[in-house]
Amino acid sequence: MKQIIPAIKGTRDFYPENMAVRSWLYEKIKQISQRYGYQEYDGPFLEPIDLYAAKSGEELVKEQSFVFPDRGGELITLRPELTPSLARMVAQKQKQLVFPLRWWSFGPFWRYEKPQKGRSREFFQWNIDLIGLNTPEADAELLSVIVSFFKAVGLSSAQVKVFVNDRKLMEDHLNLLEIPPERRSNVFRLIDRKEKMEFREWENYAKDEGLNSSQISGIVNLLQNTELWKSSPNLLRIFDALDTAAASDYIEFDPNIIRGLDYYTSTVFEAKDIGGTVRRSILGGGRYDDLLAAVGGDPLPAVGFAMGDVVISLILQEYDCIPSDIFSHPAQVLITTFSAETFTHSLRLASQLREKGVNVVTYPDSVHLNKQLKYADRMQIPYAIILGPDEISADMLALKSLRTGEQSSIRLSEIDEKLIPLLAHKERLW
RNA sequence: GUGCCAGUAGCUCAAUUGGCAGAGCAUCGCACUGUGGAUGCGAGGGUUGUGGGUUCGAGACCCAUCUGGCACCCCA
Repeated sequence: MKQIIPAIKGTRDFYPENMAVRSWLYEKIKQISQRYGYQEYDGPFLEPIDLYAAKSGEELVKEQSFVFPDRGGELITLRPELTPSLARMVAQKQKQLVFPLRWWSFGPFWRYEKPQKGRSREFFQWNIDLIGLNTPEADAELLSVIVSFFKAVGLSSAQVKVFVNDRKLMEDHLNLLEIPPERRSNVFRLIDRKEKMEFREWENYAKDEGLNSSQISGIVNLLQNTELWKSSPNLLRIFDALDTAAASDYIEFDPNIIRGLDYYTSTVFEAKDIGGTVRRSILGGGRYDDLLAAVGGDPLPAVGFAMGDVVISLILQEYDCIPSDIFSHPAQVLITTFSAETFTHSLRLASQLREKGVNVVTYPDSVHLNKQLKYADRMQIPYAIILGPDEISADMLALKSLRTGEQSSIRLSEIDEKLIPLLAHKERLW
């Protein structure tokens, strides 16, 4: 224990119990993505830095990416996001692909950020995108995917909600307040930060941005108007589709949702933990109709979102949504070793059972039975087989259930009928 | 990248103004060498994150550094 070389800051070691959670999350994501007919894909983990220069924010590339020169001197980036790779993959085969395209992915990403709760430097992210449609119903499909996912992992609409807005709607109203288009980007940032600041502080910030007091009170009214969506044909159709899909419990209009990224063109949304203590947003996304053209492809409308594994895992833990049986040991049975002389019998039985598809672990050392049973117990292996001289001379084996403590004798000739059925179904110890 | 808080046994934590580094759980051993969880008894386990400084004396105070957490920034 003296000199352990520490893990890289902001990375996580996935011990079996952590890996079980990650795999479980992946299975849920896969199940829901496929239920809506999305196909799995992935891009390279290493990309040239130029790929991100085209569209990602300055900060993301310059401050938050892991960049290093390769042996030839070219700057390589550990991918900080997937969308540029997706855009390239689509642009490269644009003529061959069949649209609308429904693709999903779950893989690792890296961002050089200051690690804290809910934020690490190496994380996994679910990306899911619908490319080639620009209808409100397409947006509603992605929102519906989110709701299905929340339901699948056991999160209720009292625990998490998806807040939806439309940037075009906001732009229209900012125009009515006579805020010129070139100010919009800054005003969006202003809106994005309103909830985080004291009102007076925010008001001063707004004045610094050059807004007059009637414009400021106009924005405040705008952000309090929960009926605003009724004047947006886009949002009306989205909410209508969500009603039909029985997903609207989880969805709420919120004029404060604007999203930091510049490339969103219309619908934007963000899911949050509303009942608990995790303040960070669970996922974010929206419509980005101009992005694919900006990366060099032909213009294609698109909508999608990304969800990181760190925040959702915290929330699932907080609401006790992670089933305890995902931690179970892969083996159904431990075949004990009585002595060095009998080990061949144990080993022979083990291979025999493995041939028949049973997950078996042996104890290749003749320590006290005591210790071997304790091992099975600690490892949560539900059964132990005892093969001592008595059993061997009688052509029997003793099967002990670690869960009930019951023990029974089974003839070696009756393994198929009596033993295999017992071990076939995955029984949990706890 | 900025500010603040914390770090003591495998885990959770204690140690009065600076004065002998401790407890519970866990581990290991024994009671119990062909039967796990329970009980009892016993044992091992530490350069107090790391490096320096102040002091007769530092877990505690000072400086640096690493790691984690909180608030910014940004975002999954």
